[in-house]
Amino acid sequence: MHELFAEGQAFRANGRLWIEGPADRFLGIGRLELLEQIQTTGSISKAAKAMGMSYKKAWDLVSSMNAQARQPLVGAQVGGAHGGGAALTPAGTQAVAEFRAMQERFAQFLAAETARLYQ
Amino acid sequence: MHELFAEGQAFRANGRLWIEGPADRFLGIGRLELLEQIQTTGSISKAAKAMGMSYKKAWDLVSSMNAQARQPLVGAQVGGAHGGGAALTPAGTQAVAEFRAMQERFAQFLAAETARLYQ
DNA sequence: TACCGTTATATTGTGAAAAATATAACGCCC
DNA sequence: GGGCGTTATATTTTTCACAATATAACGGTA
Repeated sequence: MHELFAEGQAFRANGRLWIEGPADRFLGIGRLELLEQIQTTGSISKAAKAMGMSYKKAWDLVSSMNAQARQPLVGAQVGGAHGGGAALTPAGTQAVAEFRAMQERFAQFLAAETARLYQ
Repeated sequence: MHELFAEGQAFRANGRLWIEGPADRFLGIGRLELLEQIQTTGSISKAAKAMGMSYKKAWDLVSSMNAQARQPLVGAQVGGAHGGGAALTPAGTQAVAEFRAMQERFAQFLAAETARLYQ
């Protein structure tokens, strides 16, 4: 296929991968990174800030994930020591691990397809 | 991972796959379907109508693809018998075949990942 | 020659998604 | 008790991609 490309250009296969339920997206790369930031920072608002995302957007994403999962992925506390906070539940930790692995398999797929472009 | 989902729901892996160059997207599923419609209908405007897309959008996509490829993927004629028309070049036909195959490999990947969700 | 359907291109209108803003409630800590 | 930072939620504003519209040129054909 490389004979189709303009010469000397760096073309590559790229894409997006997600898990969707009957009504809505369940997990994608953005939601995954948000979960990881919540894991790191202990708060939805700090996670949102770290991702350059509005708090409302982050909260809506968390709400969507929690609503679709059998057990919530994120637990939150209002008020208290430093105003409250959020953390991953065991289900959330498991979801992060398994979906991160899925993303890595996808990265392998994309690398193989990119290599095939130049065969 | 299925133990994370709300019971009895139909979750599945889904995604999008494309080929990108240094500046812009080169081929995606929408561009592929547009090329196939041009192949079928012999015109950019008919292809756009068949896809529920504005002519300008379709023309911009064709222009982007032609600009990035070593040889144009679509050839167009202005004026003449029925006002003109468009057709795939040999390079365009090859691009459709190869990228369609790439999409099918991606569909296989998605099916395998969906199956894995319920392992 | 006038007409037609198309390519080619610019400009304007529009609607949906996202950000920004606002407000309330909560519970620890000084 | 008052302040603080957070969650939770609604409303307003902004942005941006896309559609819609407009216009010109082209070259067969009747």
